[in-house]
Amino acid sequence: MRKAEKKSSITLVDVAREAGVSAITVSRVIRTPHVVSERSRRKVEAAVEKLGYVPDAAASALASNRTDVIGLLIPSLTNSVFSDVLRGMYDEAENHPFSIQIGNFRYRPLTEEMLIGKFLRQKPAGLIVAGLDQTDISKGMLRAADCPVIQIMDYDASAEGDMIGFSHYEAGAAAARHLRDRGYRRIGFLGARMDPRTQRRLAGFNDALNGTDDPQQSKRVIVTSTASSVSLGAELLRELLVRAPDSDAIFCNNDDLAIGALLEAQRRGIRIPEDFGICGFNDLEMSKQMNPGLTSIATPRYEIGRLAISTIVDALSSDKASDPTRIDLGFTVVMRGSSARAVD
Amino acid sequence: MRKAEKKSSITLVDVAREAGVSAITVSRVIRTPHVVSERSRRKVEAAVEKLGYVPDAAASALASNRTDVIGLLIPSLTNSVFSDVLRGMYDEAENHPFSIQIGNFRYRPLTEEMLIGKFLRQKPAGLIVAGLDQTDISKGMLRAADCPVIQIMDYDASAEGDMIGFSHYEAGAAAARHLRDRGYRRIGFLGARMDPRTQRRLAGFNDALNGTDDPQQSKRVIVTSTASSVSLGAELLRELLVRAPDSDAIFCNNDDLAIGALLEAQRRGIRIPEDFGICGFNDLEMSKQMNPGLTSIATPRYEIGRLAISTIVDALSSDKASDPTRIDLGFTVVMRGSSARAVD
DNA sequence: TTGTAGGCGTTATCAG
DNA sequence: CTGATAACGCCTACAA
Repeated sequence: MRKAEKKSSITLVDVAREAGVSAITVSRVIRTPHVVSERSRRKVEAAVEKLGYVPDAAASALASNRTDVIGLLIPSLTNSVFSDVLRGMYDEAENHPFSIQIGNFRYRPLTEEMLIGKFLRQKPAGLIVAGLDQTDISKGMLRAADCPVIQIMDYDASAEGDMIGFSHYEAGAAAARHLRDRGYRRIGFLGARMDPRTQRRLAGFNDALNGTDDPQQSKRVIVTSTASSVSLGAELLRELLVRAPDSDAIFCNNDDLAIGALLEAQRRGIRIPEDFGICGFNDLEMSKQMNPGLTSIATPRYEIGRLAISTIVDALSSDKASDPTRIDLGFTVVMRGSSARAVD
Repeated sequence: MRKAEKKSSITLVDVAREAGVSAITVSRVIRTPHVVSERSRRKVEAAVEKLGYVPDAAASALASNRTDVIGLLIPSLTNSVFSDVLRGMYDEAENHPFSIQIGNFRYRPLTEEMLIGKFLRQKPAGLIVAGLDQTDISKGMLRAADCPVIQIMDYDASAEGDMIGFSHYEAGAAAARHLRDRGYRRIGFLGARMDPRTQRRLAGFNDALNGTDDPQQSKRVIVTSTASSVSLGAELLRELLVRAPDSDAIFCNNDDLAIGALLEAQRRGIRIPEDFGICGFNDLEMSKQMNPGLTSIATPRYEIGRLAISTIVDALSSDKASDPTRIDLGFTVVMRGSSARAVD
């Protein structure tokens, strides 16, 4: 017989009666206290306290056509990158009355499209999407959405909409230049997953090396669509050393691959950085502990998450259409032992 | 003038009119198709299709006092452990019409208490909480909740409620026995965070070593309340070697610490496994790639996540109170090079 | 600054 | 198996 209890819950009307005002006044005290007189506000607050009133989110959503859910669309939960982004978001969201709901589209544009539709139908307070590479249908939905929409993790001045991220193309180019600056001349690329951001890093990498004196350059690019992992880094290094044995350095898609490659190089007795240089991407916490420390490109993942939430909160609280948010947070090349070869 | 458009959305009533039935019949076709006649169902389905009807979640929640949100309470987003759990949950949830909403209580019991209250007020479809160690108030709320509640990540036959996990006490004991079996006799423990599950692993570890011939045992337990990281593993190993320099093995709280300790041992020229054995916990993907491979205790994280969702789904679909769900998924000691010392 | 009236889209209830 | 009638608790609009 454990059916739902007779709902004896306290409603706005109960509070209003207790406070001697109307229901709408109670509602206003809760949502927009500044438009209510000091006196009413006090009475209402006392009544809320006394009765233990708790607003009903569903009723509010139905009446206002708006929820307090911020939707987040990410391509992967495996990727350690997104755990930092999430951390930033949750840290920031803690100060605000919003809930975060995650949709995982598994690097599949059509799944993303479906999830955008699903989220939008729930009248979210805001939407955060990873990347700038949605399908045209997705882009149309995002453009038409009547809530703030922020794209994160990437930055491209020529793309439309609000965005917080950094340029993956420039990051790839910076990695290539760093390795060249350290004297490496036959530089490879190890890449997994090959999502659009990875591809832009590769493009930047290629362009930066273009016109240098390495005729074998294109043979040194080893990529796969498989998901990234430490083991895969070891595997891709082995493949590189078969296809282009004279390679003297690599830029890896991310630190997982780079760590795998570094450990594999050690097993093969390859001296790092003397004989072979390695640069990773993302700068995970563990990278600096490797022997030698892994050179990597530090990306502002936590900050992106934090800013994404605060931007949405700001957009929601200011009535006027706020300025577009287009923030390039940049990245940093962090040199450590794995590329610290002596240069004359 | 970008106010909300005149809401021209299609409602149940529109569909009902189109199909020539009543609104409630449409509602039933959507929620409980089997109680509607074949004929009505067809007509309704056609109308839904034609009009592009999409149910309104808020209205449904208000009327039924129930949402499709499964709440998840975890102590950390940093911890790589939970990303596997999440992956299992999202993979399983993909087959069902539920959304997952994550609350991060940051290892703070009072934050957890607050979040449980917040979630419960939203009338969730179900609730998943990590661990068995809630405050009394939290436990009371969970007991009184009128939705399925599952505790995950831990298993204790003497605790109440539904749970899916494994015994951390046994895992700690198994690690200690493994190291002794490999001939190590002065075995330390490195621990961070020291949440309740970690403490139970330590208890199991201590009990398993109790009565052995090591008088210094207690000096070899190095713990801190700091969050776990690879760097911290290195640091704790240094501390152990100061406080008990004759130690010949360690069991680490988790693989992050173990990897940090292994890398630090390498820097110090300590031979592993000959002079020093290491056993981690969780068996991360990277652990098998270390040089030497890291012995670890594999835990069924993905499976726990998957089962947690499917258990809730099952409980929701069967009307009758289903049997209690109390599943001990166990763990596995995976021996690799870091403890593979020759034993006579 | 406050209140009145009405409706948001769905589901529970109970009768047919 | 189907339907009429009432909520569900709050918010928008407008008026005072």
